[in-house]
Amino acid sequence: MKTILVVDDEPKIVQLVRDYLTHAGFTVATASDGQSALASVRASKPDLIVLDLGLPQLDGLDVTRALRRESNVPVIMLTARVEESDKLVGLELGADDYITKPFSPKELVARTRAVLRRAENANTTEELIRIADVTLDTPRMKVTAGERGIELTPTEFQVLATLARQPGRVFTRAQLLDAVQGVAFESYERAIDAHIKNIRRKLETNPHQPRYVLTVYGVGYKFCEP
Amino acid sequence: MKTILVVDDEPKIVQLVRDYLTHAGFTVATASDGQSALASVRASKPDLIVLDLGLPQLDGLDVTRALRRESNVPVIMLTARVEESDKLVGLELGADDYITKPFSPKELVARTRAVLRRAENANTTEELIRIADVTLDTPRMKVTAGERGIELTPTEFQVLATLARQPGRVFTRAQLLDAVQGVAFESYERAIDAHIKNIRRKLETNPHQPRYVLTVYGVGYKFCEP
DNA sequence: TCGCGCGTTCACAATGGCTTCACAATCGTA
DNA sequence: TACGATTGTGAAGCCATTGTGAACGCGCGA
Repeated sequence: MKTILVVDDEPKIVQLVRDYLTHAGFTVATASDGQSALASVRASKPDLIVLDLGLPQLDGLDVTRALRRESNVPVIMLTARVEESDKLVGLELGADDYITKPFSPKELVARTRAVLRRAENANTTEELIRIADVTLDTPRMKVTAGERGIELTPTEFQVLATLARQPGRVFTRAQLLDAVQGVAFESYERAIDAHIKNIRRKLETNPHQPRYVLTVYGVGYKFCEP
Repeated sequence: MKTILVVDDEPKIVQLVRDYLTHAGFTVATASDGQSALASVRASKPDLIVLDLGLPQLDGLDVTRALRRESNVPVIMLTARVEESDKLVGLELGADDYITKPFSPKELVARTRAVLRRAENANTTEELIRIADVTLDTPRMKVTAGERGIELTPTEFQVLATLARQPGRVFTRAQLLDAVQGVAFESYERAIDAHIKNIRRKLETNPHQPRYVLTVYGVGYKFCEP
């Protein structure tokens, strides 16, 4: 579930925004000033930040500027009604959206979802990956080996895609877990073994002598390239 | 190279938008009122129009209305108003997206690209879509499966049409929502499930073992197999 | 004002994938 | 070769995802 950091110096606003976002199914962290906001970004690694422009001391723009040096987490600016032209320039810094107070809860949630969705889409890389006679079609989530079409589960596809994007590079189980589920929660690294097994069963002609997904003893797995 | 017409009576806004779109690789034409905007549309045949709602004399809605009589060029509405009802009016008139001032340039560029992408797909779209023994008549919004005629609601039709235009491609719920209601609005993604259920009930011989609208676990839905 | 159709939301059941575990097989090294 | 470490594998439980009926809200026309 997505985590959102809400930053505002007015407790009432924080409370309100938190309630609505929580109700919409997000995990919410809060901060009341720029300093603790930056600290919280490092601590809770939010997927999005709702940031009041008019913070005391370090204001919203300062925070955004500092933020951009170390992260590209999406930011939604929150502000009392102000002059347009000034803020237009200020927002060049990379805020992803902009909401003026007073705002409707529906609008806040809607924009939050919209920005998150856009951010996700931006991360998608190549659509077609080809190595040897294996092809991965990302939008279709489809794999073919030679002539055969192959059905993979989402996790299996992600593991294989991660390996295939950099053929020959060895990935540890931890890295593959990261690719699959994000840094968020740790699970048993050997779950990856199970996925590898299933991938091989579907992909390889002879799963006991794999030609595509190879084991690197004591390290992890790689795609081809001995 | 895509050409974009920017229409606003505030020179500062025009300047800003032009800079950003130019920088993003678009060719930009400008106009400062409704009359010259309409003239410019005929002259420069833009691929997209960024249109301020609050123009003097002929306002944005008037321009859109006039425009729609002779062209279906995509329009992004730009406005200071935030009322939701305004959004509805704008979108119903044929605006493709809606941005409230003040906005982030980043967002403007992103939405411009998104609308252009959608418009491209829409243009290559056949009026008649046929896959297997299912036929979609887009202008009439009619569907037939085999001999049976089928009645779908507007939203159901849109969902089905989106899937059927690219058979085999997997669409996430978010993508289907986009196709149905545009980026401007958001709702619970699982609303799509409800539409899928209703489509299946009407379309499939056996809704529990669908042959046309298939589920891709953990991702979304697709139409048939490629 | 009242239904009516449509889209959305909700709660709960059904389904399928992910993880875990135990043990077998294999690898590297002494 | 022998031993411990690492990996392969099948089965089982848990949990996320999906299916589904019902209820709600909203706009529209009677």
